Amino acid sequence: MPLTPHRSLLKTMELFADLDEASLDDVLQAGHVRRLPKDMLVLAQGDPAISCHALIDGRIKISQVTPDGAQVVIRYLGPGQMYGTVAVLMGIPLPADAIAVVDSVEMHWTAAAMAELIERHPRIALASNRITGGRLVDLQARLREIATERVDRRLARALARLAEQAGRPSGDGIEIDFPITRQELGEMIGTTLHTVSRTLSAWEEQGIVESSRRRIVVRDLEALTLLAEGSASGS
Amino acid sequence: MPLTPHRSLLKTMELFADLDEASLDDVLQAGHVRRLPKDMLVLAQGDPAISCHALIDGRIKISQVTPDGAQVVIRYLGPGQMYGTVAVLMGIPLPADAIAVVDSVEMHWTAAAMAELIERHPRIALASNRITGGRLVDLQARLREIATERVDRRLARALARLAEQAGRPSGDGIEIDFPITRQELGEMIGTTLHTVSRTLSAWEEQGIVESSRRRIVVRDLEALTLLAEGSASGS
DNA sequence: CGCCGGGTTGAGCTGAGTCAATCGACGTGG
DNA sequence: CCACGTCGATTGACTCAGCTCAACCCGGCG
Repeated sequence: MPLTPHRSLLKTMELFADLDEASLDDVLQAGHVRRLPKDMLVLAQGDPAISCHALIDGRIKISQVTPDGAQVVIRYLGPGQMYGTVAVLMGIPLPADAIAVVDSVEMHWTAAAMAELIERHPRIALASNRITGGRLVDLQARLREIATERVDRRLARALARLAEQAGRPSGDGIEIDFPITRQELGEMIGTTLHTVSRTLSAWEEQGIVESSRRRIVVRDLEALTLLAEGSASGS
Repeated sequence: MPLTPHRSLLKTMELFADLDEASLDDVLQAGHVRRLPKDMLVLAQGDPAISCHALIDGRIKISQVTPDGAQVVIRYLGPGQMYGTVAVLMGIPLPADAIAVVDSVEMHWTAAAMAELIERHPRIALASNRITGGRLVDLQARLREIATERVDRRLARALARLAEQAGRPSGDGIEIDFPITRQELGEMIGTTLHTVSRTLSAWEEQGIVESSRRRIVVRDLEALTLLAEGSASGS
């Protein structure tokens, strides 16, 4: 993780994917690289949105706090994904917290710099549209799931998604490559850590997953997907 | 509702809000006006997205069907709001159905025409970003609500929102200006029509709402808002 | 006049939340 | 290197919000 990244790095980001080399250099010039130590609160819900961020390495958790203190995890993101951008483009306060869950490296731009970049490279605006649209569609799907499906199915789906997005092959399965607690899992799917723990224990007996403190290995992704999609229970 | 609307109409639409007169005429030229009879399925989930739509008059319901047949109402929209746009910009199949819940009038553009308009008037792309971003933020809030709050509170919130967005003053309260069933209310907040019916009955006793077949009048918006925001129950 | 779509209401069940006790693994400081 | 404190996980017992099943009502329309 070099502190002066190459433009090829930006190419992996959807927002800049369709820019030519010169434009990428322009974007690179305008941004700053920074280390984010584990547990750092990178963006705080309610603060004015004054910067756009792109994760280069590591893992960031985006979560909201409800007025009465309950947490909801909106999403986890990995290298190449951007955050804090929507609020900047809209000129509204940040709708959520962003926290580094492992030591990470990011690139960031001031709101003004990003505005200029968009001015100079209008394709960025189109890409932004695509990205936001994609997230909108995802969120609609999640809304549908949480409104209609049982906890165990939602958990299965969440784990399958995590395995796909943040999975590292690990001997006898796919390991989620960052530490995650039962609590956080619960906050992702709208349930309590207790229910998550119970469900996970049951699945562990069936050899579908394996877990320990802050660590989860998916042993049988197929079974998990079946639980997520399958119509009925699965005694 | 004339079939050849004036450009001032477009000005009320966020997507075109910051265009000058000439540009508005250009947009107007490129579009088509159409009547939508009540119950018409305007867009069908899964179909390719080949057009952008703007509602001029009436009311449209956007809803998804889950694989196993359950419905989820994503949102209702009124005059000035656009739909079907995100999928076009992203080149993906339509993620939801759009149904006219009353006789309506819309304007629509082919995907190609819209692409040209954006080319000629780049501000549209920025506005689109803002709109999509706004919806994203809204959806996140809804996700949080549905994941953490009780049914009665969610219902209170949904009704308050409807009263605000689609309320028509009516003698002794605010009437939702389009027909809506208990079933649909349930699909908006992720519950069954039975629970909605019971809750509504209780509120009717307390004089907070008044309802009959497909018709709802909010009599005491303040009490409703209190139920939505207030910390505890409300014996 | 009879049908049908929407609404109401009761009875009972159960998934999942709450409360509570216990355990085990880290990490830290003495 | 060990003892202790803390944070996360597990598990049991109990409770209850809200779902399911079911019967019935009402009003508009053909």
